[in-house]
Amino acid sequence: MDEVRRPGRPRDAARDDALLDAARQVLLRDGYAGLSMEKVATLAGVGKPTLYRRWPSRAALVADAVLHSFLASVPGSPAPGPHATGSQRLADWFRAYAASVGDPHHAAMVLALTAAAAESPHAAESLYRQHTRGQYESLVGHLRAGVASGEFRADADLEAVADALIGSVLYQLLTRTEQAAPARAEHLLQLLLAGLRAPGRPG
Amino acid sequence: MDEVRRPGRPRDAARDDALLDAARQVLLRDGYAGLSMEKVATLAGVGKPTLYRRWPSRAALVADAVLHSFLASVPGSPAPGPHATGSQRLADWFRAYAASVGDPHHAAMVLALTAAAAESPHAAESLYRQHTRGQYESLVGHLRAGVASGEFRADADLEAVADALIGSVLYQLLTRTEQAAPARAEHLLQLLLAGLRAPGRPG
DNA sequence: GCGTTACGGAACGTACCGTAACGTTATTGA
DNA sequence: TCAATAACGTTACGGTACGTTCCGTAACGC
Repeated sequence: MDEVRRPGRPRDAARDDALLDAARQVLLRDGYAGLSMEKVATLAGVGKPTLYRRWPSRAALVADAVLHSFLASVPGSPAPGPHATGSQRLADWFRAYAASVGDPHHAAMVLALTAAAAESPHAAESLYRQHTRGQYESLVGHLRAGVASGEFRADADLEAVADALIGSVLYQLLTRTEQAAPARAEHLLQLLLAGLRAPGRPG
Repeated sequence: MDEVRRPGRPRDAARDDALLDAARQVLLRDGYAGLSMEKVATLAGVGKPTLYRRWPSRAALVADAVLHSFLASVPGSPAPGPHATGSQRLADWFRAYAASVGDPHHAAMVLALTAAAAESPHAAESLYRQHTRGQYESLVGHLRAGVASGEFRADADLEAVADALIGSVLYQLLTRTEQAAPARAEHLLQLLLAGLRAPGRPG
């Protein structure tokens, strides 16, 4: 996994950062529709070929910009204690996730990634899924821990739960201008937990 | 509500249909990103000004194209019997919804609408919400019927349930190339029903 | 030095945008 | 019958962004 030393002048990492920052700035202000490659390059003070040398398309650029800002910050956010129960870990994760999307910066990033994935069905798999896999798997991990400890039913479809949690936040983001109400997220959480608990075990 | 007879040559309704059909055709083949106004006009055998006379933007055209094909077909699809319970009505509705999105034609329409809403935050409210309100309200209606009959808890946040059901389908659509597994939809349904039922009432 | 690659800048042809100007056609109303 | 009006198809327009290709220069390894 060593860095392969290529001949010639090495790429300037500062340019990567400048371009990614510019992309995020444009996304926050004008959304995915308002992001053009020229605008990003100009804002970053960088030539167009330099931009295209790094990312072959708008979707690829956006995906990286989102990945390096928002997504990396969520997975283990509240760092649940090692002795936390499955339901506690699940609740901590989901509350942190819902809250982070309440931040307009993060909301803009999620919307941009959604736009990139939705506008071209062929890219959906390679974009959206690949870049949200980290969150998804950490969520499923918390759920699995609950099953392993006997707190959750063994026959539960954990991915269905994960889809519902993440999907509901996404749907609220797409349909509501007001911020997604934390109360609603909490309610959904309790509802799913009630259905998840193993029979004969108290809440 | 009479049709106001304006002077001059009336618009040809056949052109509307041709344009909407062409738009759907392009969306299915190339997605939202591949839809240009020129392509739609050419495919419909219609001049560009004729297209712009009817829809001022790509998003508006797509919204109408989607609305007149897919959305109108869902709301009362299986036509639940008048004596059906809330959970039966809910299950019927959701199964029909999940199945309809399994159809590539419908999936393409939902993705297109999602792309239009996500790419420009300012348009999200007027686009996505307005055009999916019918489905959303009919779903919440089924839930309310369950509450009214005492089958569901009175303190349930029905919109949270609706967001989770619709959102999970949307999220699967965005992340999975394979068709959303009906089994997963069924599992989520049962999970939510378990949490919804009023205490002291058997499933 | 020499080969290779990165960089900013400029220019390229293409595609699509949204609008305007035609002449033609269809409908209303005097 | 005949003007007025508006929807049509066609063509053309200026503008923007696309993605690529050069240029000359800069930074590295050999």
